[in-house]
Amino acid sequence: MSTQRELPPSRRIAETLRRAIADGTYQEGDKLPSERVLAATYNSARNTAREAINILATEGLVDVRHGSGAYVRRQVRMIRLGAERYSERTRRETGLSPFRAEALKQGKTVRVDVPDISRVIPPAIVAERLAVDPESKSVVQRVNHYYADDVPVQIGITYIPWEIAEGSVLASEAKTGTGSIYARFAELGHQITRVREEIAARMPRPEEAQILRTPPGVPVLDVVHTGIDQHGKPFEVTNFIMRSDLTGLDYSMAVED
Amino acid sequence: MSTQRELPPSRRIAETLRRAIADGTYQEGDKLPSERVLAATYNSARNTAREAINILATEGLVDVRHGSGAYVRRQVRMIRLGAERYSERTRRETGLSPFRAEALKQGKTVRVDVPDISRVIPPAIVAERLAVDPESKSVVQRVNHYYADDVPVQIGITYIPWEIAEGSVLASEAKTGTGSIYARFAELGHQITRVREEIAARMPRPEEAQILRTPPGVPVLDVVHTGIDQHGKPFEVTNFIMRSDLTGLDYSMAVED
DNA sequence: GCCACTTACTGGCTTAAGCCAGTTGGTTAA
DNA sequence: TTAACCAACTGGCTTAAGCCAGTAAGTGGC
Repeated sequence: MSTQRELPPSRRIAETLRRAIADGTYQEGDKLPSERVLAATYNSARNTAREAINILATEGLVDVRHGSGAYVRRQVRMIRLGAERYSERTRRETGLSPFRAEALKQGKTVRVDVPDISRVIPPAIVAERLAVDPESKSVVQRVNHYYADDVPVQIGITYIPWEIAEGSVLASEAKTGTGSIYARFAELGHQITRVREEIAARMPRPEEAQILRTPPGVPVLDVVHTGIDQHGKPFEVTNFIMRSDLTGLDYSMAVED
Repeated sequence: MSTQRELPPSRRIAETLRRAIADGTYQEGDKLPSERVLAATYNSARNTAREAINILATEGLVDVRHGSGAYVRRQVRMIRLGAERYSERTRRETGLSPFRAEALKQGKTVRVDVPDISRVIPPAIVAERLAVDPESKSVVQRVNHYYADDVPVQIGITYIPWEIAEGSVLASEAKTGTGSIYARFAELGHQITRVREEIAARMPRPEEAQILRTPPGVPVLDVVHTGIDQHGKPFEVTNFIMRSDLTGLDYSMAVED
């Protein structure tokens, strides 16, 4: 079936190392031979060995640490997201976000940092969806960082029109750090339903990769929600950037062999 | 704020080219200077210029064609997926899948190939969810390739227990190529509701990249649905692998500057 | 016992040169 | 006119050598 054409040296070394990792020759956390040693072993230039390791790093199989070595990455699959459809109902019944509900179900501790709450000029989509002025500082932005068992898993940015926020809706929750912003909305008489949801896969921006500690080559999920209140008026837009290697989806799913 | 440390040459060249693309010096479809020319222009080795182009290719900004050159990639944003929540209701009302509904709304033509229908050993998750034997060929697999205006956008794999399929449910639709498999289920008296949904972002496998024509560095969305019938019994598992650059999500969303 | 320093490793990135392979367009022979 | 060919490009990938920067462990002085 497959033509099995001769692999170029860098790919061949990468393939060999991949197998060695798969069959347990190198376990999670183990250090791979150094570039110079690999080059000598496979009778090739250091560049070539380096390229091989680069391929594995891009696949997220190994972590490369400058000055130290390349280590087999731990395959963390902690949070299983999106396990239930109709999460609006779930949210209303439990008062928990899908993330929080799932994390708690799995016995993970949850922590939410709120590194920034500020009045900003809205990104184009946000302005459009909330029907606010795209030129002035017409929205309040609240940034959340979510951790499960102290592992960063998700960044959330919630945008609310300034008139609605009145400087308090988002800020009032800041100190508690519970991040249960929907509960706060309810207290203030806003019953929010998420009516629109878009999702994409993309590579993280450098800042995001730093916060989420994603290895090179590992993409993130980028989800945008729009929430309307009980009068059908757009109330908030939330953008989540999630680590994709923590969602628990079994990648072998689509493998046919 | 940003330290702005001196960029190494390869990054510097990449950055320069990135800007040139952003400001329209190089338009969509334009050919970038060859590696050798770039190297001469920036007084560096060909390897360095090559690395710069590689960076842009990994970011999906350019397509590199062996023997021809590097071309500025067309930024296609055709299908906006997941525009509506509660797609179960939409499905029941319109009889269309979200993909099909959205594509039609945007005036795109839709084509579905069915390259494979076969009886297979189920992947682990499928066996678990459908409660079938994970060791024998207990499921029928139907592979769909979806095209919008002849651009490949999605791969779908539907799994149904062999006893239910009886060799006919999936096969009967094969020739028509409409891919409206839910309609066929309904005809046969199975009213299916999707109760579970998991999603991940990941890099495509080589075969997938080939089918979907994704450039290097562009991830795919990997979605798994489980459908139950009117008696609450798991009936089918569907796995979609989708191009993420066609979902229409504006990446500028989370950019703060 | 502790801390600072040294040293021998590690990866990061570059230059320079070369051969191979795919593409393209012009030229030549039928 | 057409088809085959060929030469001059293009990128793909490698070797070899070198310098820089980060890491970690050992060694010394205190």
